[in-house]
Amino acid sequence: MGLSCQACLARNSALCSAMVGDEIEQLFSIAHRVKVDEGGFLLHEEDPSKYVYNLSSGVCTLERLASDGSRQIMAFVYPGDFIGINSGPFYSVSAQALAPVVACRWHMKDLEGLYPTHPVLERKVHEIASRVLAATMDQLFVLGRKNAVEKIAYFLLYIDGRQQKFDGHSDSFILPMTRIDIADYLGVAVETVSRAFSQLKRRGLIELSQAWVVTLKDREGLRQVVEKTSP
Amino acid sequence: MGLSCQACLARNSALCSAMVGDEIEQLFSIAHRVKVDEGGFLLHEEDPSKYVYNLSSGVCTLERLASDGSRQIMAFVYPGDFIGINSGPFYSVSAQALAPVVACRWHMKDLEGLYPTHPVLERKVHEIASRVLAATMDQLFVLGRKNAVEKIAYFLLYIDGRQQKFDGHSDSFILPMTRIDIADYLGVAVETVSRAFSQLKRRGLIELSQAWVVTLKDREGLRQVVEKTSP
DNA sequence: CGTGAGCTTGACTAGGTTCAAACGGGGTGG
DNA sequence: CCACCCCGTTTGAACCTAGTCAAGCTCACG
Repeated sequence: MGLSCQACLARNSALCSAMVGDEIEQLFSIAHRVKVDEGGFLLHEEDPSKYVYNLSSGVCTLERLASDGSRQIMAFVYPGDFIGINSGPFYSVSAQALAPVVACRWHMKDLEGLYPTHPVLERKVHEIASRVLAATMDQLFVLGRKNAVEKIAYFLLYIDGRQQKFDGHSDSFILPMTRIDIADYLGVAVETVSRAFSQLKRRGLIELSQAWVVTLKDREGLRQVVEKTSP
Repeated sequence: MGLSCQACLARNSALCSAMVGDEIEQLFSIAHRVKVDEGGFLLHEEDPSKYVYNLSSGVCTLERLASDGSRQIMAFVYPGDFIGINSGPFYSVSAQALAPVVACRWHMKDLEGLYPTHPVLERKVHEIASRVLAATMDQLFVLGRKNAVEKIAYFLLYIDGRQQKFDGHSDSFILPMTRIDIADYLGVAVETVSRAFSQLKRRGLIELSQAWVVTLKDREGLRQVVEKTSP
């Protein structure tokens, strides 16, 4: 609550970057800071979609649960990501924290109240929505047309891209999600995820010092796996 | 070209319905009418995303092609649907006509030029984008978590929903797409599509007077198949 | 140092793909 | 007008990838 926006991890995220200089305080003045423990929900699919959130720290999933218990993860949400934008009266996805989360919450109405004086803001919000759509289509393509190993290779490059924004350009990163989460993201079984990791390790494309610490030994090789252009 | 908006099949589509009375002529004045033959492309994934389109008649696919020739169809586009909205400088999908298509085309810049005087329009455009995202997430869920028969049942209800808007509430409809298109939409093989159709026919849930003429005998049953709640 | 959750590996199975052949309906040319 | 052909669809059979079930492993934590 007391923290200023200047120090926020998400200060340069798509939404907040729309506001320059002192403008940011206007955005801050209508924001609420929320915290969610690991495993908790930032939002629930059947909740009325009144609020939108900008993640400051932590990681969460965007997921949908079916009546039969099966789960599909739509995206992994990192600091700076914006969630909750939605047509229709309800979120149709839940956001569950993989690690303790801090986020800024706005009443959608309040945010819209700033649109007339800050048209950039509206533009930004919808630019974000389009980018989410593009990412979702990428995933759709992968789920529909790639096999297990290709899916995992895609996943690793996807996560690599997400973390770069904050960790610099190291080849190693920590996976904040379990194998089950990865399986539910790619539409495969946990064991399949595990076997695919092992295969990429055997092929020398990655290294796992521990199960959740990944080193990309050969990004180009991974790209070729995804594109099915490897020997 | 000479046709007025009043007679257009898409007159009540999300975008055009934003303009009431004579306003519609303003929208029309900056529109171009384009026609595309069956098999032709309304837009191509590597084209710069300068234009947006509102489909007046015909049907097309929204698809992405991979280097290895595999194809993923992201959506089937019906009259009244709006396509071409995109973050980034290029469309990242192509739109191919399944039947001769007529559409209204706007230069994105021209459309944005109307925003200041018609804020509803901007709101509408982004409402449309959100709905597309929701539909894409539905499909993602289906691709990731459903088996072949469930996918086909979902597909039939999806198409049923699309056509209702224009054909009233009959239980029969004509599929404008081939089995290959359906396969590429659901991420399965053509033969699998065929077998799933046959199974649903055997179970009495649908009827096929010809390969592309479907009658839904039991919508509720189909819904139960999708939800995995059938006996 | 023991325990347990999460991960890996193995053996078997099932669902979907692939390859191949037959079918059917619409359109063309004799 | 009919025969033929072609394309899209259906069906069959063999194969293979990923799922399932089960056991063993690893590592963080108490």
